[in-house]
This record gives sequence, C-alpha cells and structure tokens, in this order.
Amino acid sequence: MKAKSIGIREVARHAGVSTASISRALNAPDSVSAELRARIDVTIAELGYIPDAAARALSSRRTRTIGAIVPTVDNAMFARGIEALQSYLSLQGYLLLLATNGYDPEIEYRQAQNMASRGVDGLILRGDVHTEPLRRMLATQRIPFVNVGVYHPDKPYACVGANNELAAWRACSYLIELGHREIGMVAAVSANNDRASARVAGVVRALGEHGLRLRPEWSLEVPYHLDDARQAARTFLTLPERPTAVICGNDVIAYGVLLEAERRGLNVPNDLSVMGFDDLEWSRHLRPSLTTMHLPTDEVWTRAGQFLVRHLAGQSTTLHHEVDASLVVRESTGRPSR
Amino acid sequence: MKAKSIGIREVARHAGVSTASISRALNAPDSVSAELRARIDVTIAELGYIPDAAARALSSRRTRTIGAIVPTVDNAMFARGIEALQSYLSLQGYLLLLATNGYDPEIEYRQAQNMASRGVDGLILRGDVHTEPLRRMLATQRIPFVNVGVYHPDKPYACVGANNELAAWRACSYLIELGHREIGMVAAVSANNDRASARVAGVVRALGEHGLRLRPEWSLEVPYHLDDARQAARTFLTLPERPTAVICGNDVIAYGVLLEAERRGLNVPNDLSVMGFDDLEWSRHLRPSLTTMHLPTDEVWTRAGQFLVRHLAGQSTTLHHEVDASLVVRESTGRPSR
DNA sequence: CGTTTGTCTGTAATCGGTTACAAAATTGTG
DNA sequence: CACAATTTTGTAACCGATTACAGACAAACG
Repeated sequence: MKAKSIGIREVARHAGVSTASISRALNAPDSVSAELRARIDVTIAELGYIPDAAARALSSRRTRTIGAIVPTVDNAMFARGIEALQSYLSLQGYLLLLATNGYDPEIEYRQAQNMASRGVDGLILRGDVHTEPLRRMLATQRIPFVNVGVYHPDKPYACVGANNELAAWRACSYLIELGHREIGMVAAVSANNDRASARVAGVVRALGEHGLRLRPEWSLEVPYHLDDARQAARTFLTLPERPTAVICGNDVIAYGVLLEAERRGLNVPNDLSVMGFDDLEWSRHLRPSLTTMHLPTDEVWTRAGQFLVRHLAGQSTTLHHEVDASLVVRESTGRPSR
Repeated sequence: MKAKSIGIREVARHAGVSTASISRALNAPDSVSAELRARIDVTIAELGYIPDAAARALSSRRTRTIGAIVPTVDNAMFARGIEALQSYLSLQGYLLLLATNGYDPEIEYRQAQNMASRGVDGLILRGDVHTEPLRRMLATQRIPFVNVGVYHPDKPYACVGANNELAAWRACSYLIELGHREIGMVAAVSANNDRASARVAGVVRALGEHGLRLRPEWSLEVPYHLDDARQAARTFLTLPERPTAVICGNDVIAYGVLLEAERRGLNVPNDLSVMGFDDLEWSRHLRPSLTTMHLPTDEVWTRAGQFLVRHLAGQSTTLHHEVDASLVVRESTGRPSR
C-alpha cells in the first residue's frame, strides 16, 4: 500500500529538472533541448515512469480516447469494422473505448453518458442517433461524433456510409432486369435499425417503379442468426405460391435461405434466385456462391475514425462521406425459369 | 470556448449543499439523508451534470474500466468473446477498453502500457503473457490481470480457459478410435499463439501414444482465412499419399478443407474425415456438418471479467478456472474406408 | 439538564499532470 | 561588447472530483 508509485515530480527530481520540462519532453519533444530530452528519457526509462492519463486528461481536457457504441460485436460486419477502426486509431495514438447497445436506444444513451463522463474526445455511433436526450447531451458536452453506416448529406451532423436505400434499390432493380416479377424479401429486424429498414424501403421503391409490390406474405423479418434465417426460409418456401427471387437483408440470412432451398430440393438459381447483402468473407465460397451487395466495411470504419482524428487535430474534413455499395454477381441469381 | 461546463461545485451551489454531499450522494447514497439525496438528484437532473471520470479517477485511484488486449476482433471466436465480456462488464458498471495486437507481443506490451497509463482497474490478455517487460510492468503497477483461453493451474497468475492440448488430444484420440492411422493436421499459425501450438502438441501426443507420428508433409500451418485454408487444402489433397483424416486448427480451416475436398470429388467422410475446432455458429449447418471440439467461449470471457470484477471488489476468487472442451460428433468424420 | 453517542454535513487538502507566465540562457546585431 | 531578440527552462496555479477530519445537530442516557 505504501508503494507510492512514481510521478512526474519524482522523475523531475531524479533528472534534476522541473516538472514542466518532463511534461514538455513527453508532449512536445522539439520544444526541449536535445541534451535535456536525452537525460529525461533515460531517467524515465530507469524509473519505469508511466504518466497518469487521468491527471493528464484532467488538466489538458483531452484523453486521446475515442468511444464507439455499436449494437453488437458478434456480427461479422461489426467485428470487421471494429477491427479496422481499432487498428487505425491505434496507429494514430488513440485508444478505443467500446460499448454495445443491443439495438436499444436507451442503452445507447446510457453508454454514451458513460463515455462522455470518461471524457472521450469523440464518439462513433452506429446509424442515426435515436433518443433526443442523446442528441442534446452530445451538443451540450460538445462531443464530436460520426454516424456510421448511413449516408444523409442533408443532416447537420457527420456520417459515413453507403446509401442503403439506394443499394437495395439497385439490388432489386437487378433482379427485375433479370426478368423477375415475383420478388420476396427476408429482411433483418428493422426495429431501431435504420440500415435494415432502408434496405426494405429500397426494395419497395424498385418494385413500385415497375408496377410491382412487396406482397406481405413474402416479406419477413428475422434476427441475425442462421437458425432464425433457416426457420423463416422454411415457412417462406412452403407457401402455396413462391416468389422466383428473394432479397435478403444480409448474407447470413441469404445463407439460411440457400440451405433451406437446397434441403427442399430447390435449385438455386433455377427455381429461386437468392440475393444477399454485405458480402461476407465466405459468401463467395458458398455453393452456389452468393450474389450480394458488397460494402467496403473497413473503409467505412476507418473513415469514421479518420474524420474524428482529423477533426480533433483541427484539420478540415468533409461532414458526409458516401461509400459505394457494389453489386457482386455470382451464382445464386439468374433468370426466372417461369 | 467559454462554455464552462458545470462541475460538482456548481451543482453544490445550486442545491445549496457542499461538494462533499454531492459526491456522497453519488457514490454512497445511503450515507446521506433521503431528503438531501432527493434534492441533489433533482439538481443533477436539472443541470444535466455528468461527473468527470478523469477527476474521479485521479482522486479515487479507480476508473471502473477494464482493458482487454486480443490478437484481433475479426475472428468469430474473439468477436463472441468480446461481446460476452462487454455485456457482462456493462452490467457490472464497468466499461471496456479494447486493443488488438495482431499476435505481436511487442505491440501487446505497448498496448498494455497505454492501458496502464489509462489506469485500467484490470487487464484481460489472450493467452500467456509474452514479453518479460510486460510481466514486470504488470507487477510493479499492481494491475490485476487474467490470461484467457489457456489453463495452467501451476502458474502463479490467473487464467481461465480450456486445456487446448488435452482437447486436441481427445480429438485426435477419437479419430484413432475410429480406426484412422494416417492423420494429418492443418493448424493455425502457431507463432506467438499458444492455443494453436497446444493443439498441435495434443495431436502429436495422441498419435505418439499409438505409435503414430505426424508426418511433416501432412502438417501445415495457415492463417485464419478461408482463402488460405483452401489454398493449403489444395496442396495437401494433391499429394501422392493422402491421410484418411485431417484435424484442423479451427473451424474456418476445416471449412476450407471441406470445400476443397468436395471440389476434388472427395467424399467426406468416406474418403476423408475432417475435424474442426471451436464449433462456430455455422459449423453444424455445413454439409457435411462439421465434427468439432466445442469451446464455451461466452463462459470463458464472462468468467474472465467476473474474476477481475470480484477481485476488485475484494471478493474471493479462484485463480485458475478450467472450462471443458467437448467433442461434438457430426457428419464430417467416420471410419476410414481403407 | 449536561454528557455522550451517533448521524449527517461541510471545509479543505489532495491526486498527478499541464501550461501561463516569468526567469534564465543563448544567439544575433550594430 | 552591450543590448535586443529568441530559445530554453522553472514556478506555481489549476483541472474536478474524493475523502480525512472536524463541526453541527439530534437522540439517548444518567
């Protein structure tokens, strides 16, 4: 208990300089003479001095910490994104404070409060900010933030992501071009998930432009799990009337549909075209390989980090960054046989 | 710039009490009269006061933050683990500081320093601590830590995980029981990865106990990616002499082997038995479904968090916690046809 | 009623850095 | 060489909480 870990004052005493010099040698090495800097470095190494970030944060009002609140990490897209973000931040000398909200805006708010309390320099949020209190808090605390995975150039806050509505529109348009008229959709759960609902909206719009509509019985929502997706696909594929193509809210769902289709002896794409979303690593390895919309996840999250880092460094940035979702045509889609 | 965000003194003034009372109302509500507490709560809500964690950390020497350093998040096992850990910590009022090291012990050390500087109350590390400086630093800074994913009851520091050597031994023994004599292994990259190397060791031991050995040409190492796994499987399966069974370092590799085997027209399990490791979500959905060693990832990581939380609360804990890896027999393994 | 005991509240030192400002050392100039 | 300009270093106030200690007050006791 009496260990009395060494602080900047001890280092200063040992090196025979002032605390200010130590601080400067650490934070702005150029502002200190080479000789002094060398002496200080040696002393620091000798004593194994590690500066206290809390004290530093308290007086400098900066933590070099970025917070991220995502729905879950147990989702290949978010896992990749977090990985990319973390690597980038680490390179820039920032540390990542991670929290999840399980798609619950209330929890998101609490997590954000917690992060604000921790003095994060910036915050990364999935999708659009939901609760009004969160928005207010962010404003009064003056915490810069980015919404990831959405693109709303008209909104006054930063975002980086693809236009999911447009991407889904493109995906659906492609199916229509192929000749499909009977198109179903197995979406991800859209409650509190703008990405999921935007994809549905895009599909509905594309259908509408061709005088088609999304039949209620061909429109489902399922959680991000293979089991659920298969379950849904099962009920879906046993309907008296089946669509000739189905758009899935993500690749996991698409895989579920693929598995069930095969199980019922349906040939994909001859009997049923299946379209995914996200282009996960294994999607091109499936048989049939999955036609899907590719999203540059790494880029999105790195950009988000970059925006904050640059913003914090006082550099100029663009508030809205759009990334392209690209259609990757593989084996799981084709012309309808009927 | 002149915003002057409100601190505990403003709250105290508004509520007409002292700062000490505010602090107490926040940290030990019972030590303050109900009437006072109510008044303070109202004032806090009115002003939207958020305590400054840095100041709090500085004076109390605690941050209620736990750090975790893992090789990568972009790996289903770690993603799950981090998810479980984060949920648990959040429930306990802790926040998770996350960093990755890309399997590099040097980076791990730097990340740990960074976390120590941030004053994490505890640290979670993947596998055994590698560099000596890290060990020393942890000791001098008195930072409690847990090694996750390994089980070494003889070591003086905390760990929670499965005995990977034993698990691999069991997996290999099962194949031998089935009648296999020619067994190959496609392991994960074992450099700086005790889990990967322990699995190889277990296989070698099981083989040795039956007078068998791991032929060098049947022993490969590949990164955690489907492409690499397939590439390795390709060279592996085109050898003049093929093993009758192959143990894979993880399910991703096993999937790669499965895909390549099918591509070459090999029937699994008749021509080749394939055994995975980890039991990922989709492993039971593959065709043939994958025989694998199931690891209770959620439990491992939650336990690790629990250990730290309890330890920090001064409660008693067990230093070493072993979880069981269980063999899940599915369709990808069978008796050798030869 | 005066003490004692116990509960609740307030004062102010403290945690370990940063940084404004002052002082000292160095360099440059006429 | 004296003096100004510039660079380097030092002093000490400050960031916003916590908490040891003391003081105020009420209830209980002899």
